[in-house]
Amino acid sequence: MATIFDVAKIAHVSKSTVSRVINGDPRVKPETKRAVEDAIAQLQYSPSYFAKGIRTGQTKTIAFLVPEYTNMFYGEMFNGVEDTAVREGYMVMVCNTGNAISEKEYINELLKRNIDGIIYNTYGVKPAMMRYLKQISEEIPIIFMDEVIGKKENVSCVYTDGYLSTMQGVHFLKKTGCKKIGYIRNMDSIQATESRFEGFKDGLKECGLPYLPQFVYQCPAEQNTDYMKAGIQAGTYFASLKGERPDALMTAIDLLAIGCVTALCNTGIHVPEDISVIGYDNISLGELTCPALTTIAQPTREMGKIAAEMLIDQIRKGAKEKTKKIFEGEIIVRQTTRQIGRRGRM
Amino acid sequence: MATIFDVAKIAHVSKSTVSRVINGDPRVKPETKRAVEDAIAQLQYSPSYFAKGIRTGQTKTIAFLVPEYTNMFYGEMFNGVEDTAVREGYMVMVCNTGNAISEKEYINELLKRNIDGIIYNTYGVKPAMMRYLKQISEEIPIIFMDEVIGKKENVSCVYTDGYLSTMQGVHFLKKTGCKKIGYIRNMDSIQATESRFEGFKDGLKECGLPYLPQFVYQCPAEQNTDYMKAGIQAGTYFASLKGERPDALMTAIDLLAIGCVTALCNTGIHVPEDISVIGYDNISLGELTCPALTTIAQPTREMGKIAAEMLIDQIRKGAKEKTKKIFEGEIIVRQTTRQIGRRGRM
DNA sequence: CTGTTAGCGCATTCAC
DNA sequence: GTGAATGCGCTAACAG
Repeated sequence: MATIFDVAKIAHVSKSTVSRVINGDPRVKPETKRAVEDAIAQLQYSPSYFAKGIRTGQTKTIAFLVPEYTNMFYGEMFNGVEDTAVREGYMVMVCNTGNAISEKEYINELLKRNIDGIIYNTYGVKPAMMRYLKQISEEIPIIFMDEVIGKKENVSCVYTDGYLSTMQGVHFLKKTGCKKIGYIRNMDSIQATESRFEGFKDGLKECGLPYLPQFVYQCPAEQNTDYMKAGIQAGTYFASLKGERPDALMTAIDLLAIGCVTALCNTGIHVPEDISVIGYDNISLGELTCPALTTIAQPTREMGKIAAEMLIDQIRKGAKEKTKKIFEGEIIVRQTTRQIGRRGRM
Repeated sequence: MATIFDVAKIAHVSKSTVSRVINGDPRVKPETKRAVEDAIAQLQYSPSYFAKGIRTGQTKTIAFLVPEYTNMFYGEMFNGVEDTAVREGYMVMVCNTGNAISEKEYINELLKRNIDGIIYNTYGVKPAMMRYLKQISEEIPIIFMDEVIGKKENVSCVYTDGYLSTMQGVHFLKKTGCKKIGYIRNMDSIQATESRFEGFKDGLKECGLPYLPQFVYQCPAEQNTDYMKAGIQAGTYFASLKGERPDALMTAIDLLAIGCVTALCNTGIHVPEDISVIGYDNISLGELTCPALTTIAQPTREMGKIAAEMLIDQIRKGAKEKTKKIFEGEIIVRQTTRQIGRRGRM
């Protein structure tokens, strides 16, 4: 590996001058600049990130933290993050905080490697963790991809308004003629989706529809978060209901909805004729199931893109101001809901 | 940030001694070691990876290269990689080579950051790229997750034997009574799955079954690799066949199979009664489709785990020996194939 | 067993 | 405009 010194030697200048042309210092005579550039090209020289980092404190590397990577949702988001990061000369470390080591240990490892910033996805943070994160965010910028945190705290964040979207979902169901709408809540270990449930309740109010506690199912916490299975359990619960059943169900996330639809169909309940179901997130699986899932979409990739842009901007400016970007969800109508104006089967 | 010097001062020793206890040098008196450790704890000191790296050349960081990240297959593999990497004190950069910059540029960026090793997934490499990769592998270890490369070149690799597995798939189909087996080949831009097709042809020979070229469909290359769509096109092709049709189809990957089944069903052809279909990869979607897909599974997560272990081992030993680990595929029998011993519909 | 010394490759003063 | 000198935080000889 060639060093700055080798370049200097070949170009017949000093190390300082080489350093200057690398860093775009304007006060270098064009011809010496050319000479240096030739030497760099000739040696295929590229500065060591270590030596550079030791002086500047920057690594041109950011971290993308997710609670669970098998969830395709984060895969999509990552694409947005990575695409713009790479374009800006940043590499991204992906950190699955649900794996071998704890979130805090993970962040410490990251800090040791002097990453320049963090894009933080979570299912929920404890107060102690939140304090820790805010402390870190004094050192390096953090973008929170979380509605609950984003609303409550003075932090930079980007998220989709689950409260509003779910509320709109209720309105939509009402238009298709549903009157007894139930909800499948996420496991209570996962706070990030709770504002959706809030939106559900307030949507009911807005529509003048009753809130029926027996039609709200909360998934039990499990060691391995298998949402499909949880959804199936939820569907089994609703199928087992004696007497009245809901005529529609909203869910915290798509997999819950898909699992639920599966269970419902297996017990002879027709979707959407007997019960409409709406998911949340618009994972690609939803368009392949049968019937295809009506859902609320987040602009996942775009969110990743914006988050990366915000982060890199803050890194460059060294700015301490917090910025927020809130997206709106979009209802994707497919086959698990009835069409507006039509009646279900009698 | 505290430095090694601060620790030395507090512990009343020299920097070297601090360095020694950090790096586990055995020849340090237990009590001085304790003193140093106390000082480290007190200052919450942790060594700078820059300064360390500039001397050792190591970053405790590896790269995980994938051609396309939305493919869940890599998500699963990543979990295996990351889990063991983190356990061993390594962080992993995820690089989607299908995105903003070219594979070669990407690798150069990685090299600049002095990563310690690479786990390399590809859809296919050109000879020039291969030369480049082999050159790099003189510097840092690379694990190739690719059967075609692995078989041909003297490199470290881990993969599932697609040749053998597909061959076994043919035997399986024969046992269920299939006699005219066709195949859906991947786009020709994707070389990585080609050995599966070879296994298909040789499996036919072993079974004494005819190779019927008109029953082999090759997906056309597309700009955006949408396998579902390609599968649907394939299915449409087979449905359109006048006269004789295959009584079974094997496919290069699951999504092709799923798309094909969809198209077949839509044209009134029954799966598996009229045509059996077998996928490859066992993506989670396969168990949710209707009928659920019979497929050949790779131990994806385990492969990631082994790859990371091999890589880290090579990094530590600085060994130049290449190691290979080949897994066997496993046929997951679901609903798109007929049961052994039963006849299809008459 | 431990301290001293000398760089690693670079950015950044400070002189000229 | 440019070069020389200094130090970032650490490891690795080399002495004791």
